[in-house]
Amino acid sequence: MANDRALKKTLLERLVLYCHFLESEAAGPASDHVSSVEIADYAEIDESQVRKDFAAIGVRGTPRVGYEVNEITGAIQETLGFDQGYRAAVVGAGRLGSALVCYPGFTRYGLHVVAAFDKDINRVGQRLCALTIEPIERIREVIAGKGVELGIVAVPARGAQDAAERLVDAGVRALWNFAPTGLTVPDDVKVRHEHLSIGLAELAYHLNRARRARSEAS
Amino acid sequence: MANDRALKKTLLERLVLYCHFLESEAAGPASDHVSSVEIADYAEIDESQVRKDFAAIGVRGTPRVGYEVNEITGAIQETLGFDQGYRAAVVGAGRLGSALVCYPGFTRYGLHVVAAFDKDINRVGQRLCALTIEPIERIREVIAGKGVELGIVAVPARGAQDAAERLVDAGVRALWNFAPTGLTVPDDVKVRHEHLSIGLAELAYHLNRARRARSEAS
DNA sequence: TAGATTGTTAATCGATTAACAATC
DNA sequence: TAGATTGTTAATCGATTAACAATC
Repeated sequence: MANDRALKKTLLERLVLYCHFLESEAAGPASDHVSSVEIADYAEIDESQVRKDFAAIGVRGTPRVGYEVNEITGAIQETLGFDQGYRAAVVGAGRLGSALVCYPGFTRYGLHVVAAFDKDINRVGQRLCALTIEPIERIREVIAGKGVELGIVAVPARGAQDAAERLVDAGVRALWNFAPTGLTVPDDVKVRHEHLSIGLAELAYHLNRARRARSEAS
Repeated sequence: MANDRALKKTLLERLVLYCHFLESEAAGPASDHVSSVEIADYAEIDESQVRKDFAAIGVRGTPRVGYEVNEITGAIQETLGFDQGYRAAVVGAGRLGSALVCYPGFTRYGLHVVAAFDKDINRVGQRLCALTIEPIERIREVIAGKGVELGIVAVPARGAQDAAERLVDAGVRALWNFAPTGLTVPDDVKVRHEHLSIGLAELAYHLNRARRARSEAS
C-alpha cells in the first residue's frame, strides 16, 4: 500500500533528527565537525538532502572538513524558534495536563508553562510542580497578566472546543491540541493537533503486517 | 522558508482527519453519505486527493450521492489496523505513564494497555486505573503471560534505552517512545518516536512569524 | 599536490492538482 | 432528462536524488 509515503520525513522532522544526532555526538568523544554523509546515514536520508537543508537554514560547511556542530545546532534552534522563549498555559489539569505542566524537556526548547487551569473546583488551588492550578474563569486575566502566547488543550474530547474558545477569547493565537478531536477556530489562530492516533496507526500497521507474516509462515 | 512543506499531510494524517470529520458528522443531524468536496473542505486538501485515498483503501462511492459514512470508517479502521486489537504495556508509571495507562481514547483504536511497570519500589503495587503497577523485574514474565505486542516507553530520557532493551528482551517488537531521546534497537524492532519537539517546532515557527510581523508593523 | 567533501545545477521521480468522461 | 459527483487519466508542480565542478 501507499504507507511508504507516510514514512517520509518533513523538514521539521529532519531538523529534529539532526538535533538528536548532534546531541549524541556532542556527548561522545566526537570531533566538532560532521559530514553530510554521517548525518544522512543516521537520519536515513540522502546526503544531498542534508546539504540542501543546511543551505536553507544558512549553515555553510568547508570541503574536506564538514560542518561545525555548534553552528548547525545554533541555526536549527534559531530556525525552529527554540532560542526565543515562549510562555504557555495548560487547560485541564488531569493526568495528561499534569504530565505536560511538569514535563522537564520543554525548557530545552524554549517553552515555559506559566499557568494551568481547571474547571474542577477540587483541583483549583492545588500545587502542580511550580504552579498553582487556577480556576478556568480567571483565564483572561491570567493570560493577559502573564503574557501567554500558546494555549495547550489537555481536556477530554467533549471539553476541548470550549477550552479552545476560552483560550482564543483570552487572546491566544496558537493552540496545541492534545484532545482527540478537531477544533474550530478563527483563521488567524494556528492549531497543532497532537493526535496520538497517527502514531498508533503507524505501529498498528506494522504489527498487522508482522501478524500476517506469521500466519502465512505457519 | 520551506516550512510550508512541513504542513503537508501524510496519508496517515489524512485518514485520521477523515475519521474525525466522519465522527462529528455521525453525531450531527447528518445524512449517511458525504461527498469528497465536503471532506476536502474540512481537511483543507484537494478533493481529488480524497477520492484517490478512498480508491486506495477500497472505498467506492456513487455519483450524485457520495460515499457511505459507515463504509469509509470501516475501511479506514481496517487499513490502520484499529479493528484488530493490540495489547500494550507501559514502562514508567510517572505522570506521563499514568496518563497513557488511563487514557480512555485508546480503546477506540483497538489498543488495550494491559500492564504497567515501574522501577520505583514505592509505586509498585499501587493501583493505576484498572491496573496494578508491576516491578520492572517481572517484565518478561508479565509480557509473555499477557501476550503484550507493543511496548510504550514513558520514562525519563536517561532511562529510555534501558526500558527499550528490557522490552525487546521480553520479546516486544514494536515500541512507542515518549522519551525525548533516540533508541537503539535491533533491525526487526519498529520504533515510533513521539517526540513533542516536532509539534512544538511547528508552533514556535508560527509564533516567531507572528512576532516578527508585529515588530515590523510597529 | 591529491583527494575528500561541499555547494549547486540538472535529471528524475513522485505526488498533487486539474480536467473530464462515465454514471447514477 | 438534467445535473451533480464519482473515478481516472493527463498535466503540473515540487521534492528528491544524482552528478560534478569548485575548493579546502
